[in-house]
Amino acid sequence: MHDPLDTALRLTRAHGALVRQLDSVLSNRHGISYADLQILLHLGAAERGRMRRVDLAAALGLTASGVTRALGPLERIGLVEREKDPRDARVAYAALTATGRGLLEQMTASAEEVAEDWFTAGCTGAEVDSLGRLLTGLGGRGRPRATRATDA
Amino acid sequence: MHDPLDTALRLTRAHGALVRQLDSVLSNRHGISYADLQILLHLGAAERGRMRRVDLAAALGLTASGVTRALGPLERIGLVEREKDPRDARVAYAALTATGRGLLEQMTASAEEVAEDWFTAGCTGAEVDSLGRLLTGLGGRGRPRATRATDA
DNA sequence: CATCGGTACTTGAGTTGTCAAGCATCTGCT
DNA sequence: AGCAGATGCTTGACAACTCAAGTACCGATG
Repeated sequence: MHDPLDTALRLTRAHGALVRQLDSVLSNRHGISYADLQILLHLGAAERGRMRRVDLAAALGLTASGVTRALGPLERIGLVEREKDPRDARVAYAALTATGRGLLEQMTASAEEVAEDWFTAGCTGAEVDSLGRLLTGLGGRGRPRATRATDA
Repeated sequence: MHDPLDTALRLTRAHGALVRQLDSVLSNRHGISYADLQILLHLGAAERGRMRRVDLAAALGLTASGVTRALGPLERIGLVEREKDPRDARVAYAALTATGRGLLEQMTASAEEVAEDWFTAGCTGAEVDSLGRLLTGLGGRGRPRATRATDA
């Protein structure tokens, strides 16, 4: 009935709609995109609120290059700051500032709310859970080629 | 257990991985992206292999602008061609050429295969089906703002 | 201790999409 | 007929990301 390509197309369509909804609300309410929120969430969950930029890239499914570019504006507006590693001069951390952590909390609340509304407009709560469960196994492979982190 | 925002993040991650996998195989084998395949699929399914550009935009979840830009290369390499509407001089159709239809068939086979492999690496067949079913209700709302089709 | 390969990051150029504005055309109202 | 507003499409400016190449640094090996 459902062939896999068809499922892939639905996944693309659903994802696009979700991102637009999230972006629109987050931009209006907090001036920041869903992509930015994902960065802040990862940093917020990390030990000491900071990560190496490479690890952040892997966690986000971006290239190192993409992280450099995405972090620029966040540093400029003071949500994230650069930190050096005293042991290894190659690495630069991205660290959440106090301001960043504050905004993160507000944004998380908004985003929870939007996601809740968006999913429950098309699914029951139990269905959202099983969707989450089904998607869990599917994120691992298929990172961008360049500068993959420790996985050889 | 699974809050909706978390499900949203998983959805994003899974989608990103899927698109990269599909893009990589399709580009290597046929020189054409997943985004392009989506266009060809919609045209192939449409009556007479053609659609108004606005309708194509709505079907793809893009803006009219995005469609103009995406169609450019496909016209240049002869997979799609412009057709005028004799009744209404505003509208231009995008129509699949014979070459385009041929390539579409080959690409569909590749894409089916990739999607099959990708999903079944993390799900059973039955789970893929239920994933497809869950996603069905979720694609409707949240189109781009500009030039929405007939929905007022 | 020189150097060679791997790792972390940045930067230039290209791609794909958005939004805002503009043009041509159609439609309904008077 | 004539005009106002909607509709279809394209274009310029910009945003986010990729790849390829470049810089800087680390660590092991001769």
